[in-house]
Amino acid sequence: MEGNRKDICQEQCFHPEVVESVRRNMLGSVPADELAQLFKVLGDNTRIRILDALYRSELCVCDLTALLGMNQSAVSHQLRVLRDSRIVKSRKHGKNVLYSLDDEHISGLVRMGSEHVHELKR
Amino acid sequence: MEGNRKDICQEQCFHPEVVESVRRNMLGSVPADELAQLFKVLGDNTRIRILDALYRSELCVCDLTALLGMNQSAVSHQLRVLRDSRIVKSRKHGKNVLYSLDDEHISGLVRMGSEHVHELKR
DNA sequence: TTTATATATGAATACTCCCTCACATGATAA
DNA sequence: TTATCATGTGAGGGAGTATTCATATATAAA
Repeated sequence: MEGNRKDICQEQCFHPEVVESVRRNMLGSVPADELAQLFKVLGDNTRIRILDALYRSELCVCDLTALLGMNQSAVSHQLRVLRDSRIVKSRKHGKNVLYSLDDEHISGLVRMGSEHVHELKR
Repeated sequence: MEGNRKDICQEQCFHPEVVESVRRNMLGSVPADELAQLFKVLGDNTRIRILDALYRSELCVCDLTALLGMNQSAVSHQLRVLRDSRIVKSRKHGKNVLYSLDDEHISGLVRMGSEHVHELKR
């Protein structure tokens, strides 16, 4: 039924030849998943604020908790998500754990995203 | 109780003076929300594949449905999300509706995100 | 050792959201 | 008009996830 529908589409759609051309070049399922996963991690208010803060300075969990004005446990949970995605890295310093951005692409993404958001305001 | 905790943090944390400096410069709550919202929209496998396809060519819903191999309704729902975020735009052409990317920042974001994902593979 | 501080984590709850189904809308053709 | 095709959309199920609470771990100080 669905295959049928696709066949119908390929015969009657507006750009059947373009569809084939795009199909040959588009992202595979795995790269698309990885990319979506990256953006999904960036797509949370708490994590964006963490990254914005870390963009300005290396900080410990306690600093971040104070800056965000939220539960320390919540901050730790989100730091774990960011660590697992290799977006931030950490190092121990006495009782503290200091976090920082792990990759220059991330600040680039945040910067470009900000430009886009700003653009929409015009 | 929470305010108490914050006060403790600001007195005993590793970098209390840095915290104040970061606090003065970090993103406000509203810009952080807008930025997170943008990344949230990009953080979905279906929407990423739609954007990747549209990056290569303007396409109608039927084309996208065939390319993604999924329900037309699902594609329309995601196109609505992308339209509402002004990431794609549409124009009617007879019975078809043709979609395309609305902003050059988006392809930049996808490109930079891909670089990051690729980097992690090394 | 005991105590206090900093961080991490498992469980539970509440919330969000993607997909499917069914149907509505809009446009073309007969 | 009626029939058909392309697209849009509301409702509902099910999966995923952000936060809170309670607690565990680890380090340092007493």
